[in-house]
Amino acid sequence: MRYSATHKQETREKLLDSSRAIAKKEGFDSTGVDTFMTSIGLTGGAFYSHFGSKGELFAAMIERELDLSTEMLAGDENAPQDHVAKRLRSYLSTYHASHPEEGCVLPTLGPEIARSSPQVKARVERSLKRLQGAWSERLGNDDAAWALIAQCVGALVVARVVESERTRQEILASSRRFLEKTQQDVQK
Amino acid sequence: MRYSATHKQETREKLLDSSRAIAKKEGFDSTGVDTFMTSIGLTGGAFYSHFGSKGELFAAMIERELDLSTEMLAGDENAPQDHVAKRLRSYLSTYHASHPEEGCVLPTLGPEIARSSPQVKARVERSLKRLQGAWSERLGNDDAAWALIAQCVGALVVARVVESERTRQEILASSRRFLEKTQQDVQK
DNA sequence: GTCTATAGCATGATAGAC
DNA sequence: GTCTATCATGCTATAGAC
Repeated sequence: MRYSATHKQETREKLLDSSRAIAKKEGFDSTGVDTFMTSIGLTGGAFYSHFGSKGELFAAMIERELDLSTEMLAGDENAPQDHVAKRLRSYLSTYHASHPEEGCVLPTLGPEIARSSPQVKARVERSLKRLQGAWSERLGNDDAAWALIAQCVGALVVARVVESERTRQEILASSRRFLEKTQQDVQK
Repeated sequence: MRYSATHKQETREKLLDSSRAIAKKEGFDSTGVDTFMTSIGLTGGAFYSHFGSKGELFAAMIERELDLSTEMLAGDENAPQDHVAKRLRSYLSTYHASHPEEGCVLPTLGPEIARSSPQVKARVERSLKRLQGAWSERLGNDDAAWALIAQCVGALVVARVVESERTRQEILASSRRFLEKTQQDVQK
């Protein structure tokens, strides 16, 4: 063959990484296959050597997304000194709100996931339950774990729909302070 | 003219109402103008007698949405016995999660609003600040008001991305219990 | 105001050359 | 594996008949 043995896999990796970023910034449905391919220096026709359809890319993209971001939020179980609070602060940062392409999938593609296939949603559910389980253990409170996840996702959605940078920061700061305060009651 | 004096206004109203519901369920960008028009029994060409562009419909749709849902959440100031808690419970209901077309715009169109024009986002910000102000007064806590809004929006986004009905209800119930518990500390 | 017809462009996906 | 060319369809928006 005219290409190295690992070439296809490398292209697929690049495509996945680039597509994730673009979709989180511009939306997945509203972005054409050609845009995804052009972003890694290829033309649209080559897409179908890697995925059978645009929908397959979405599924693979979400899977990669969950592997990276949800596992990151769950925390390393071998690092007990690692606190949920620290992760919350970085999630609720101005940087995260201003850079959707690098951030969590849920505040950007949540509604598109909600409209997607049962398989994709089941995969998302599995990751969310693992995260909830990890936080629940650390917090000693099942409800709080789900509530913190919701709080994080919601704060980013709300922060991004407002126009002024000032209000955006106010929303994030309020959410951070609220969680710090309530966590003292909830956390052991 | 061949149509009654109020005909155009009535058609515009129907178009707005139908479009709001469809967009919240299927997404706005991914829905064609023709679909919006067909839903009220007209053809696509007639759309431009009512709006100059698809973007104008989006702006008008969001405005209507805010007038209805955000003002509803803010509560009637002449009804002091009306508690924030009651509104939270109905927002965090299974019914709301299962019927995006009738529910709040933010969990469904939040990301699309985030990508829209500064004018639209400024309009959304104005309504959110009014809601935050109203809840803040009742709760006697500025941070809690923003946090509750985020909690509500996030809980719906998260509830809708999971596949099983059971997990969906667990998320909503956790969020409701968490808020009930923390509200006792926050509310006077 | 609404219709049909159409321009003009973008899309998802396929076929065949290299 | 990637390219160009293309099909078939979808889209936003406009033009002109009624």
